[in-house]
Parts: sequence; structure tokens; C-alpha cells
Amino acid sequence: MTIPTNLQIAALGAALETFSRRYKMTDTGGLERALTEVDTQTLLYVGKHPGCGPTDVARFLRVAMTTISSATDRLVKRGLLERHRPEGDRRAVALRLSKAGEAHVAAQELAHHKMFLMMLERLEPDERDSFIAMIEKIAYSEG
Amino acid sequence: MTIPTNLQIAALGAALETFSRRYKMTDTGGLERALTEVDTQTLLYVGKHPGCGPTDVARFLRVAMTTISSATDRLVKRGLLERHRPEGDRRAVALRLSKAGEAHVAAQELAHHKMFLMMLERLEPDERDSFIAMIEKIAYSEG
DNA sequence: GTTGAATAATACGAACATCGTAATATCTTT
DNA sequence: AAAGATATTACGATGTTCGTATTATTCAAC
Repeated sequence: MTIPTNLQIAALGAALETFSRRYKMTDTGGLERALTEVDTQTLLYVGKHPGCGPTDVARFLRVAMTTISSATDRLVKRGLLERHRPEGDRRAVALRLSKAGEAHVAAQELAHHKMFLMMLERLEPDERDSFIAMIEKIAYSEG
Repeated sequence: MTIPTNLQIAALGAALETFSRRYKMTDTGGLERALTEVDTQTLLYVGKHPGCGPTDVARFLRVAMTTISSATDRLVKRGLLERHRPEGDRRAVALRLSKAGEAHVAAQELAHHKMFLMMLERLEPDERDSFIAMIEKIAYSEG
């Protein structure tokens, strides 16, 4: 089997460095007010897992639970997140996005959508599917 | 001209999210001792621009100069960085990596190298060049 | 040549995020 | 009912980032 050449590896590394500098997933767009990276990721996660608890978020983001506690505090104060006490287990907290939180997430996803669109537009139409297939292979392969 | 479909955009977005979670450029490898992101980037920048000043680093990383001052303090204390007073302008400071700093950067670049190698290995040999060409197109295209 | 403005870096203090430990409340098991 | 397990929060410590003020040096103008 053929192994990648050092030239290929170097080219990939250089391109990815520019790539990640150019397409920042974490950019708030400049308009929104200073939201921590953890805060942003928490919002996105809760948006995709409504009713989840702080523990789930902490495990997913690999941060201490007290950090998520602070983050949810901030987000609740800003009116982006809601804490609910579920009937079943009254120790737990179920997190949900507020209306404003949903709007925030939607805006962010729109920004991402535009970014991905811009990436694909830089390719020829007949290249796009094969690029997607390859990046999926790299991202999802086991081992 | 054909525009990307929403399906393509969604697939790309999902793949890139997993991709960036899986291949963290910022991972210190787990062995090294808690180096700030700014510290790490400062080391890499100085490695590529020996003799540069704190102002250059601050401009490149887009952080306050006092932040770089603190970062260089930490790095000097750890023995990874050296401050020199150049002859020409005695206000300025010329930054250079120490031996230990060079070793650190080398280790980090080796880790990156391995990561890029792993990415390419997940592709078929005849896919690699076209993938590199496409990611370069996306990264470097103007406009 | 001396004075005044501009440049380069640092010292200091404030604000804030993250984390570990301890405390509180609720569920589960015996 | 008691003991332990689980889920979250309160509190204090540490550390990073940043803004302002300060010091040192160079450049410009008179």
C-alpha cells in the first residue's frame, strides 16, 4: 500500500492552517456581546439536546461541572437559557433554550451555513460531492 | 452556474464539526504542562519569525500587547523563550526560541505531522492529491 | 543641541472564567 | 428509617486577559 509523501503532508498542513484561520467556527459575527466559547458551545448543545442536564453538557464539552454551572448562570442571566425542574427527578435540571436563545442559535447556524456555502462555491460543481465524501471519510473513519 | 444544495451544505457542516472535534490543532499531546493557547501560538510564531518583537506577535494573534508581555514572561520563566536587546533600537525586544523552546515546537510539529498523516491515510492513495488540491482551493481562493 | 512628540515595552490593578472542595437537596436501596 | 448515591450549586483560589499609567528610547523640529 502507498503511504502519503512528506510533500503531501506538508501541503495539507499549510492549507489546513490557513483554512482554520479563515473559517473560524467560533466567530460570533462581531455584533453579539462577548459570549465565552463554553457559553456558545453550551447553547449549541442544548439546542440539539433540549431537556438535557448540566452533566451531559459538561461531559460533552469535557469541562468541570462547576464550569457549566457558571456558564448556565451567565446564559440564564442573559435570557438565552431556561432551567426547569422536571417532575421525575427533582434533583435534576432540564435545560432549554429560550426564544432569545433559539434566535441566537439560529443566527449562528445561519452564519455557519453561509460559511459552508462559501467553501463549496470555491470548488467546481462536479468536485463538491467528492470533496464532501472525502472529508466525511476523514472525519468519520474508525480506527 | 450550479449552486451547492442545502443537502451538500448540511453534510459538509456535520462532517466539519466532527472533523474539528477529532483533529484538534491545539492539543498539546497531553504530556506537556498546561500551556495557554496564546503561549503556544506565540511559540510557533516566534519559531517562524526569529528576532521578531512582541508587537508583531500581538498584531498577528490579535490580542493586546500586555497579553503578549505576560505570555512572554511565562515562556521565559519556563525557559522556552529568550528576550534580547538588539543594538539598533534599544527600546525593542527581539524574541528567540531557546533550545528547549525549539524542542517544544519540534515536538508539536511532529504531532501535527502525525495528525495530517493519519488524515491522508484514511483516503485512498489516488484520492489524496485531489483532496489536497481542493482544500487548498478552499483555503487560498481570493474573494 | 535641546525640547516635544512618537514608539516599544512593562508594571500594576480590575474583571472574569475555570476549577476543586464543600454543602444542599433529592432519589434509591436495604 | 437510615445510609449511600446522584445532581446541582455556593464559595474561594488561581490564573489569564485587558486597560491605564509609567519608563525608556528614538525621531523630528526648531
